[in-house]
Amino acid sequence: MTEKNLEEVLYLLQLHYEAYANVKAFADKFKHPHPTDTRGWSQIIVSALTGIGGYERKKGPDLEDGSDVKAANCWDAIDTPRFNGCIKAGTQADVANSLASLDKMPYLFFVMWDVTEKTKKERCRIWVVRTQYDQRFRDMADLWYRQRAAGTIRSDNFQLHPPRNLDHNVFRNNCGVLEYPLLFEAHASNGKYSVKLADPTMLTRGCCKVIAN
DNA sequence: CAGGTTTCTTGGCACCCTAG
DNA sequence: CTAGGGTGCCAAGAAACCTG
Repeated sequence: MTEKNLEEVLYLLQLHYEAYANVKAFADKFKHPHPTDTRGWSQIIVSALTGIGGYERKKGPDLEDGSDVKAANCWDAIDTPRFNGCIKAGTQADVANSLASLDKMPYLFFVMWDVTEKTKKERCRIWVVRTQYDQRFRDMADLWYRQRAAGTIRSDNFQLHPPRNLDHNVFRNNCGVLEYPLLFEAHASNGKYSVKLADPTMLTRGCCKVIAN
Protein backbone atom coordinates (compact mmCIF):
# COMPACT_ATOMS: atom_id res chain seq x y z
CA MET A 1 0.00 0.00 0.00
CA THR A 2 2.31 2.67 -1.32
CA GLU A 3 1.55 6.26 -2.25
CA LYS A 4 1.25 5.01 -5.81
CA ASN A 5 -1.38 2.49 -4.76
CA LEU A 6 -3.38 5.16 -2.97
CA GLU A 7 -3.14 7.51 -5.90
CA GLU A 8 -4.51 4.85 -8.20
CA VAL A 9 -7.30 3.94 -5.80
CA LEU A 10 -8.33 7.57 -5.52
CA TYR A 11 -8.40 7.82 -9.29
CA LEU A 12 -10.58 4.71 -9.54
CA LEU A 13 -12.93 5.91 -6.81
CA GLN A 14 -13.29 9.14 -8.67
CA LEU A 15 -14.04 7.32 -11.92
CA HIS A 16 -16.59 5.17 -10.14
CA TYR A 17 -18.28 8.16 -8.59
CA GLU A 18 -18.45 10.09 -11.81
CA ALA A 19 -19.75 7.12 -13.76
CA TYR A 20 -22.44 6.75 -11.13
CA ALA A 21 -23.29 10.45 -10.94
CA ASN A 22 -23.38 10.90 -14.69
CA VAL A 23 -25.60 7.96 -15.43
CA LYS A 24 -27.91 8.40 -12.48
CA ALA A 25 -29.91 11.23 -14.03
CA PHE A 26 -30.71 9.00 -16.98
CA ALA A 27 -31.38 5.94 -14.88
CA ASP A 28 -33.91 7.99 -12.92
CA LYS A 29 -35.40 9.60 -15.99
CA PHE A 30 -36.01 6.27 -17.71
CA LYS A 31 -36.82 4.44 -14.46
CA HIS A 32 -33.96 1.99 -14.55
CA PRO A 33 -31.63 0.96 -11.76
CA HIS A 34 -28.22 2.60 -12.05
CA PRO A 35 -25.86 0.22 -13.83
CA THR A 36 -22.87 0.48 -11.50
CA ASP A 37 -21.14 -2.90 -11.34
CA THR A 38 -20.37 -3.09 -7.64
CA ARG A 39 -18.62 -6.43 -7.80
CA GLY A 40 -16.34 -5.45 -10.66
CA TRP A 41 -15.34 -2.05 -9.31
CA SER A 42 -14.69 -3.49 -5.87
CA GLN A 43 -12.36 -6.19 -7.11
CA ILE A 44 -10.32 -3.76 -9.18
CA ILE A 45 -10.06 -1.29 -6.32
CA VAL A 46 -8.92 -3.95 -3.87
CA SER A 47 -6.24 -5.03 -6.36
CA ALA A 48 -5.15 -1.43 -6.83
CA LEU A 49 -4.96 -0.94 -3.07
CA THR A 50 -3.14 -4.13 -2.13
CA GLY A 51 -1.24 -4.98 -5.30
CA ILE A 52 -2.82 -8.45 -5.29
CA GLY A 53 -3.85 -9.16 -8.86
CA GLY A 54 -7.07 -10.69 -10.08
CA TYR A 55 -7.60 -14.36 -10.67
CA GLU A 56 -7.64 -14.36 -14.42
CA ARG A 57 -10.17 -17.07 -14.85
CA LYS A 58 -13.52 -16.17 -13.53
CA LYS A 59 -14.44 -19.23 -11.53
CA GLY A 60 -12.72 -19.80 -8.24
CA PRO A 61 -11.40 -17.03 -6.02
CA ASP A 62 -11.42 -13.36 -6.97
CA LEU A 63 -7.73 -12.67 -6.42
CA GLU A 64 -4.61 -14.49 -7.56
CA ASP A 65 -3.57 -15.44 -4.02
CA GLY A 66 -6.92 -17.12 -3.27
CA SER A 67 -8.50 -14.16 -1.51
CA ASP A 68 -12.09 -13.12 -2.04
CA VAL A 69 -13.75 -9.73 -2.36
CA LYS A 70 -17.30 -9.08 -1.15
CA ALA A 71 -19.12 -5.96 -2.17
CA ALA A 72 -22.25 -4.01 -1.30
CA ASN A 73 -23.56 -0.66 -2.46
CA CYS A 74 -26.00 1.42 -0.43
CA TRP A 75 -26.44 4.18 -2.98
CA ASP A 76 -30.10 4.11 -4.07
CA ALA A 77 -30.54 0.58 -2.77
CA ILE A 78 -34.13 -0.55 -2.43
CA ASP A 79 -33.47 -3.26 0.13
CA THR A 80 -31.02 -3.28 3.03
CA PRO A 81 -27.62 -4.00 1.46
CA ARG A 82 -25.48 -6.66 3.08
CA PHE A 83 -22.63 -9.04 2.28
CA ASN A 84 -24.03 -12.24 0.77
CA GLY A 85 -22.33 -15.61 0.62
CA CYS A 86 -19.26 -14.46 2.57
CA ILE A 87 -18.12 -17.98 3.34
CA LYS A 88 -18.64 -21.02 1.19
CA ALA A 89 -21.60 -23.27 1.71
CA GLY A 90 -23.65 -25.46 -0.56
CA THR A 91 -21.29 -24.99 -3.50
CA GLN A 92 -19.33 -27.58 -5.44
CA ALA A 93 -15.97 -26.68 -3.91
CA ASP A 94 -14.53 -29.55 -1.89
CA VAL A 95 -13.87 -27.24 1.04
CA ALA A 96 -17.37 -25.80 1.11
CA ASN A 97 -19.36 -26.21 4.31
CA SER A 98 -16.43 -26.07 6.72
CA LEU A 99 -13.62 -23.94 8.09
CA ALA A 100 -11.35 -25.60 5.54
CA SER A 101 -12.62 -23.00 3.09
CA LEU A 102 -11.05 -20.29 5.26
CA ASP A 103 -7.73 -22.14 5.43
CA LYS A 104 -7.34 -21.83 1.68
CA MET A 105 -7.98 -18.09 1.71
CA PRO A 106 -5.44 -15.49 2.85
CA TYR A 107 -7.84 -12.55 2.99
CA LEU A 108 -11.50 -11.78 2.82
CA PHE A 109 -12.09 -8.18 1.73
CA PHE A 110 -15.35 -6.33 2.29
CA VAL A 111 -16.03 -3.25 0.19
CA MET A 112 -18.98 -1.01 0.92
CA TRP A 113 -20.26 2.20 -0.58
CA ASP A 114 -22.53 4.26 1.65
CA VAL A 115 -22.64 7.80 3.09
CA THR A 116 -21.18 9.16 6.30
CA GLU A 117 -23.46 9.19 9.29
CA LYS A 118 -23.77 12.90 9.99
CA THR A 119 -22.63 14.77 6.93
CA LYS A 120 -23.97 12.26 4.37
CA LYS A 121 -20.85 12.34 2.21
CA GLU A 122 -20.38 9.51 -0.24
CA ARG A 123 -17.93 7.09 1.23
CA CYS A 124 -16.06 3.91 0.39
CA ARG A 125 -14.75 1.62 3.09
CA ILE A 126 -12.74 -1.58 2.81
CA TRP A 127 -12.40 -4.03 5.69
CA VAL A 128 -10.10 -7.03 5.68
CA VAL A 129 -10.21 -10.32 7.57
CA ARG A 130 -7.15 -12.57 7.78
CA THR A 131 -9.24 -15.68 7.42
CA GLN A 132 -6.49 -18.13 8.35
CA TYR A 133 -5.58 -16.43 11.60
CA ASP A 134 -8.47 -14.34 12.86
CA GLN A 135 -9.75 -16.48 15.70
CA ARG A 136 -12.81 -14.36 16.50
CA PHE A 137 -13.96 -14.48 12.91
CA ARG A 138 -13.23 -18.20 12.66
CA ASP A 139 -15.17 -18.89 15.85
CA MET A 140 -18.16 -17.06 14.43
CA ALA A 141 -17.88 -18.86 11.08
CA ASP A 142 -17.50 -22.18 12.82
CA LEU A 143 -20.64 -21.57 14.85
CA TRP A 144 -22.52 -20.84 11.64
CA TYR A 145 -21.16 -23.97 9.92
CA ARG A 146 -22.12 -26.09 12.95
CA GLN A 147 -25.63 -24.65 13.10
CA ARG A 148 -25.98 -25.31 9.39
CA ALA A 149 -24.70 -28.89 9.78
CA ALA A 150 -27.16 -29.37 12.64
CA GLY A 151 -30.03 -28.05 10.57
CA THR A 152 -30.65 -24.98 12.75
CA ILE A 153 -29.68 -22.92 9.72
CA ARG A 154 -30.96 -24.17 6.40
CA SER A 155 -29.66 -21.49 4.08
CA ASP A 156 -26.44 -21.69 2.07
CA ASN A 157 -26.23 -17.92 2.19
CA PHE A 158 -23.95 -16.69 4.96
CA GLN A 159 -24.86 -13.05 5.40
CA LEU A 160 -23.27 -10.20 7.33
CA HIS A 161 -25.01 -6.92 8.07
CA PRO A 162 -22.54 -4.07 7.72
CA PRO A 163 -22.76 -0.59 9.30
CA ARG A 164 -24.78 1.02 6.55
CA ASN A 165 -24.47 4.82 6.68
CA LEU A 166 -23.07 4.52 10.19
CA ASP A 167 -19.63 5.58 11.39
CA HIS A 168 -18.52 2.34 13.01
CA ASN A 169 -17.06 -1.01 11.98
CA VAL A 170 -19.46 -3.54 13.47
CA PHE A 171 -20.94 -6.29 11.29
CA ARG A 172 -23.81 -8.29 12.72
CA ASN A 173 -25.44 -11.65 12.39
CA ASN A 174 -26.85 -14.10 14.86
CA CYS A 175 -23.60 -16.04 15.12
CA GLY A 176 -21.57 -13.09 16.32
CA VAL A 177 -21.37 -9.34 16.42
CA LEU A 178 -17.80 -8.29 15.68
CA GLU A 179 -15.85 -5.15 15.01
CA TYR A 180 -13.95 -5.63 11.75
CA PRO A 181 -10.46 -4.36 10.85
CA LEU A 182 -10.78 -1.25 8.69
CA LEU A 183 -8.13 -1.18 5.99
CA PHE A 184 -9.18 1.85 4.01
CA GLU A 185 -11.65 4.67 4.02
CA ALA A 186 -12.25 7.57 1.64
CA HIS A 187 -14.92 10.27 1.59
CA ALA A 188 -16.20 12.38 -1.24
CA SER A 189 -16.76 16.04 -0.55
CA ASN A 190 -18.55 17.86 -3.34
CA GLY A 191 -17.82 14.86 -5.51
CA LYS A 192 -14.06 14.85 -4.79
CA TYR A 193 -12.64 11.92 -2.90
CA SER A 194 -9.94 12.09 -0.30
CA VAL A 195 -8.36 9.30 1.72
CA LYS A 196 -9.40 9.32 5.36
CA LEU A 197 -7.61 6.17 6.40
CA ALA A 198 -5.22 3.65 4.91
CA ASP A 199 -3.77 1.23 7.41
CA PRO A 200 -1.61 -1.52 5.89
CA THR A 201 -0.91 -3.02 9.30
CA MET A 202 -4.41 -4.48 9.11
CA LEU A 203 -3.07 -6.85 6.44
CA THR A 204 -0.63 -8.35 8.90
CA ARG A 205 -2.07 -7.72 12.33
CA GLY A 206 -5.75 -6.82 11.98
CA CYS A 207 -8.17 -8.83 14.10
CA CYS A 208 -11.90 -8.80 14.68
CA LYS A 209 -13.02 -7.84 18.16
CA VAL A 210 -16.02 -9.38 19.87
CA ILE A 211 -18.77 -6.87 20.56
CA ALA A 212 -21.50 -9.34 21.49
CA ASN A 213 -22.56 -12.86 20.76
C1' DC B 1 -34.08 -5.86 11.73
C1' DA B 2 -32.09 -10.50 10.76
C1' DG B 3 -32.06 -13.64 7.41
C1' DG B 4 -34.16 -16.97 4.11
C1' DT B 5 -35.29 -17.05 -0.80
C1' DT B 6 -35.72 -15.64 -5.57
C1' DT B 7 -34.30 -13.15 -9.55
C1' DC B 8 -31.17 -11.61 -12.84
C1' DT B 9 -26.90 -11.36 -15.11
C1' DT B 10 -22.43 -12.97 -16.39
C1' DG B 11 -18.79 -16.09 -17.62
C1' DG B 12 -16.93 -20.78 -18.15
C1' DC B 13 -17.26 -24.87 -20.35
C1' DA B 14 -18.90 -29.04 -22.53
C1' DC B 15 -20.97 -30.47 -26.40
C1' DC B 16 -22.49 -30.49 -31.14
C1' DC B 17 -22.18 -29.24 -35.83
C1' DT B 18 -20.07 -28.08 -40.09
C1' DA B 19 -16.58 -26.47 -43.39
C1' DG B 20 -12.25 -27.29 -45.15
C1' DC C 1 -9.37 -35.12 -38.42
C1' DT C 2 -9.30 -30.34 -36.87
C1' DA C 3 -10.53 -25.56 -36.14
C1' DG C 4 -14.02 -22.60 -35.31
C1' DG C 5 -18.88 -21.17 -34.52
C1' DG C 6 -23.12 -21.81 -31.99
C1' DT C 7 -25.79 -23.32 -28.04
C1' DG C 8 -27.32 -24.52 -23.71
C1' DC C 9 -26.36 -25.67 -19.01
C1' DC C 10 -24.20 -24.63 -14.59
C1' DA C 11 -21.95 -21.83 -10.97
C1' DA C 12 -21.40 -17.53 -8.77
C1' DG C 13 -22.70 -13.16 -6.80
C1' DA C 14 -25.26 -9.07 -5.84
C1' DA C 15 -29.69 -7.03 -5.41
C1' DA C 16 -34.43 -7.49 -4.73
C1' DC C 17 -38.26 -9.77 -2.54
C1' DC C 18 -40.38 -11.56 1.47
C1' DT C 19 -41.26 -13.37 6.24
C1' DG C 20 -41.54 -13.42 11.25
